[in-house]
Amino acid sequence: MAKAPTVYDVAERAGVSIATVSMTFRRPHKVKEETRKIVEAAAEALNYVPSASARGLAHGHTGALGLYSFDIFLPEPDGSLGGVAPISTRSRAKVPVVRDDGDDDYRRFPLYVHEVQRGVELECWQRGYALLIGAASRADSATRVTDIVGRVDGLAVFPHHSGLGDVLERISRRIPVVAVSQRPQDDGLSHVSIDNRGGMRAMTQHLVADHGMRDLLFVGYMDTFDAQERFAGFKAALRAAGLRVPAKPAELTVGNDVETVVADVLARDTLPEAFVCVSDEVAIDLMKALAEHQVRVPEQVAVTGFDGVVAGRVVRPALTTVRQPMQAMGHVVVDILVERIADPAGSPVTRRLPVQVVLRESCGCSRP
Amino acid sequence: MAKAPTVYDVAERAGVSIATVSMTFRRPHKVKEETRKIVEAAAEALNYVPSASARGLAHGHTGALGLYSFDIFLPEPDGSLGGVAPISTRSRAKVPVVRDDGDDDYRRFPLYVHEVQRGVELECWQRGYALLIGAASRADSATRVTDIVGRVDGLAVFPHHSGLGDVLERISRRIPVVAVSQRPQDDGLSHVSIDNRGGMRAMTQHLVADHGMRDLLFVGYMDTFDAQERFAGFKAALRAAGLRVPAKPAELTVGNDVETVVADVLARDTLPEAFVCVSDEVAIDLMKALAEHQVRVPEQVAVTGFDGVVAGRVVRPALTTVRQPMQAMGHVVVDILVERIADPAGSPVTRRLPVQVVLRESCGCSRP
DNA sequence: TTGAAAGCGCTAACAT
DNA sequence: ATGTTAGCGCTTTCAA
Repeated sequence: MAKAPTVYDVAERAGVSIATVSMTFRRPHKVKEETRKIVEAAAEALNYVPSASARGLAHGHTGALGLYSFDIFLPEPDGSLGGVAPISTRSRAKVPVVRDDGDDDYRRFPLYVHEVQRGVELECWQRGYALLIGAASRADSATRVTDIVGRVDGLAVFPHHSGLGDVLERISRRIPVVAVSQRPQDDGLSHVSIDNRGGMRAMTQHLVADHGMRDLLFVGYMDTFDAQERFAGFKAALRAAGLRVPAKPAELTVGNDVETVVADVLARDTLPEAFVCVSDEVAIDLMKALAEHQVRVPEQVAVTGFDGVVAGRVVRPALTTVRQPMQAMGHVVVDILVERIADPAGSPVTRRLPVQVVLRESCGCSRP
Repeated sequence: MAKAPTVYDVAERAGVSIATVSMTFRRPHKVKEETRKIVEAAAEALNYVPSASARGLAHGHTGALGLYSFDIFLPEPDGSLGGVAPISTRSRAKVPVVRDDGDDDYRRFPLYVHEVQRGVELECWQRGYALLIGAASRADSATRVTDIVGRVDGLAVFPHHSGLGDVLERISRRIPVVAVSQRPQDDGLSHVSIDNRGGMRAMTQHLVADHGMRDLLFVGYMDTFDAQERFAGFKAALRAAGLRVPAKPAELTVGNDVETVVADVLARDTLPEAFVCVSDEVAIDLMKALAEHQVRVPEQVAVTGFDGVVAGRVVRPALTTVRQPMQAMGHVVVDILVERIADPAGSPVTRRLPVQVVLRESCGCSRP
């Protein structure tokens, strides 16, 4: 790991100036064939790799896009993830045999943000951008996001807790920023969101119209824009069907988890006909809690989710849900960024993508 | 999007020198409280964000790690992914309702590389590194990987086709490089791999000892280190059991896909007792082909995979497989990189991680 | 076609 | 505690 060779080293070895070396890499055809060969040989011999930092500095932009996630999507730092000890390189280690793996990994990954990220990655690569991804816990997010900003030409951010709004607005005065799944507003950011309201309305309508249900309970954390819109869609559907419209959902909070909600409901003499959950994650947790209380889904009560994560296809019964076009969202995010980078004077754009109700088993629709 | 403010602008506005501004951000406690306040206010007013390029250049390192994937894990660029048209921001769009989604997305994502990547991401964030991820098709991979190298302090690479070996060796002379799932060899790179041989041996042994099978067919693409080791483990188990050891697997190639293998096998008068597949992906494809020919798994023939991807839990019957500790691999990759960055003089390390046989339904073990 | 030279924005001695 | 100054490696006019 010798000191990194620079243009100077290459120039010296090739017997040319640094400008020629630079030119050889940037605009090869502007350099005489012969010279180019010599420079390339020197570069190769020296293991020369241009420094992106220097280039970015001189050039004014970095050629990279950034994607930032906040603590809400990070697992607790319990360190358990790295807890696999390496084995000897040559030994014939005993290989454990287990009956199915009871692990729940599929419930934590991939979440919908990860599928959106996948879309971002694919689009970046196709366009030749490098992608810098970062994340941090709430405490240091302002610092860390700033750290990312310094090295990218555009930034995408996933939902975050309040308090970062100002930081993002400031950032958006420097580089384009697009916020995913946040309330589109006039904050200088571009926005990509989905049809939460319509999706939840259609889902609810399915339960009411196709399954003849009348007693539905909306369950979920209500601290995001998506959640509020979904609840609004739920209410709209009930209203349209002439059913009683609840003022509040069964709101989950740190002190009131799914387990508690289930216990509460079971304490009443009748079960609702369906739990309409704000997300697949909640729905899956709920089904688990229900199973522990010997309540059968969908026979005794239906359960629906929202998002369309893979986990919903793993669980039994398979989860009926509203599917977000996650990868497409990622593509759109990059589209916007690239567009805004090309035209920094333009104004922020907001785009909404369509969703789809996906009927599986948990609502009572039979297995296809 | 005005021109980005710099230390000079902040310094001028705060009435201090640029060194003080820099100091305020790098070592706040070395600056008088009062001065710090002034500088911070000026920075805030100006929307100042330090340039990572400049910092990296001055400082000598970037604070970022890189992760590179090659074309084998990229989907065909058919552009179909972005094909979701935005809908009007205010309209009440019609929401389609479909019975289950026939889409196969879960088979393409997350693959095992994505779960390893997830581990890398988590570990990077915990350690305060930014993560730059890149990918490219075979044609331009040498260029693109070099582009990444210029902006990171350490690089991890997923399996690649030959031809990149030289490039990587050269790179490893500049920054630490760790190769995932490649043959550990004395090429200057660090290596992280798994117990392919032991895992496949144990899997095969389960089939032979617990299910009493004697006629097993190994199926898979054989163009990777992992694949070769797995086949070796398969043979070792047969040999140990006193069964006939095939010289060659049913090798898949571009011209000989799973469909063909199934057709070939069906043309014989007897089916093997089990298809032992080199990966979950092959196993899932195979089960699909089998289903199309009305062959029932596991009743008529068992199928096993290798990797432990989520898709194996989605398919019916659930796939019996050998599970790699994917996230842990990612953590180990970062561990190594960080270690090697701290001690550039040290030598490359190679680490092997243990696997686990996971019994589900496709081998004939009943549902738990 | 190639070279000389002036930055790009920041850090870290060193000086004050 | 703060200011001066010399780079860090590269790109890009402008000259030759």
